[in-house]
Amino acid sequence: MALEHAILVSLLEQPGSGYELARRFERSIGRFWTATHQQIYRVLKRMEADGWVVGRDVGQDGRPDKRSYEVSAAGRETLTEWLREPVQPEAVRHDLAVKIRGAAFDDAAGRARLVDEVRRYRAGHEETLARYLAGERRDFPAGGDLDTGQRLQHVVLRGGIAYERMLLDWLDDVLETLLKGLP
Amino acid sequence: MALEHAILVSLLEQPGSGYELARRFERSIGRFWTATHQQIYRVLKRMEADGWVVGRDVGQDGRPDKRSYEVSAAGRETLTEWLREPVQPEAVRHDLAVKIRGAAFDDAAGRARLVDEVRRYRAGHEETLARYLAGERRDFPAGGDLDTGQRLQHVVLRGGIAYERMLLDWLDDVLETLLKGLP
DNA sequence: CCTTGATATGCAACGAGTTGCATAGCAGGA
DNA sequence: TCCTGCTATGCAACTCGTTGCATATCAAGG
Repeated sequence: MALEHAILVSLLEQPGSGYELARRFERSIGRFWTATHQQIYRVLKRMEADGWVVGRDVGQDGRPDKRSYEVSAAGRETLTEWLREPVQPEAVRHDLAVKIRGAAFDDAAGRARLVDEVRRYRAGHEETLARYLAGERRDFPAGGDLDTGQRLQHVVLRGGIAYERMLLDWLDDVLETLLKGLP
Repeated sequence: MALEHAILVSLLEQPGSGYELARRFERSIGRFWTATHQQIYRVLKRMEADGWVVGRDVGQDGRPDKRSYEVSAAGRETLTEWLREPVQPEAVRHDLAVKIRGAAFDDAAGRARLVDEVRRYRAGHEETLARYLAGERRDFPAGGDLDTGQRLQHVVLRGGIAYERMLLDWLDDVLETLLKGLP
């Protein structure tokens, strides 16, 4: 639905090619909007056909050519229209929560396996939090002067940090609860 | 991907019809796995064909007949196999975060509109939190005796509560940040 | 009596998203 | 020299998910 809009925002922040967008989605934007490179290439084509973005081929030395895109006036208008629409409730798909409730119907060995999985999962999110915090120190040093765009990027990053902290606390709670069932 | 598994868990907790499942997905399970009734009916058919669930028609007085399902031994086995697989990283799609970063490319009037939207959105999540807390008081009173299944349901609910609280705090941060840009 | 609304199920069409594969240039190391 | 890996783009096939619509029963209210 709104992959187009996520791409528009990303290209307004910084023009780039499909490949570069895919990289950004893996890193920054992917915090709140995931997409694979195939999806991005396909949508970029459609967006170019609709006149939302303008692409041009850029030759590079030592690398294959790339096609770099920037947002057109029409694309910008499309974005601001979308910004004024109501926020859609997000579609939640949380694998782990289903598994935790499902663990009630598995045996002790199965729950022990799940404990290991939760620990692995927790370690991954600890890394994510560390990465966010490092990014925050790098891009938003205390006392630095920020423009509107940077302040907005920062508040979104703070959201990611708050989410990860909340998640880590909850995972501790989950581990404790699971372990109570395995004396 | 795992709608099947979410349905299996829900049916193990309590057998029921497609309609009832859709209701539960709106309420309880929908906290971490959304699905529409069409999807549920379609998947239930496939699951019955695969022998994961057994359906039987139940006549009701004063209401149309329904087809009630319960999980078969094969379905239970399928679920425990899935429980032992690694947890997939969840696909995040967070509309609002895209809009917040997009607000940098809108004018003051547009950002003012977004502030209203964020307030509306925040009010919705305040209601959600209140509903979770009421559910917690109802289903998990302090000092009550809980079996494994109930303890697991409770820890998942606590996750929902923690998420909503984190979100409300973050939305306050967002509002403050947006308002700084509108003197 | 007629409308509205809840229960209960479903089809058809479309759009979104994933998976697997293919291509091609060039860098760097074994 | 060959293999691996990164940059860079893309097709084809498939599954998943959403939207709009349709149907039928019955209760309650005006």
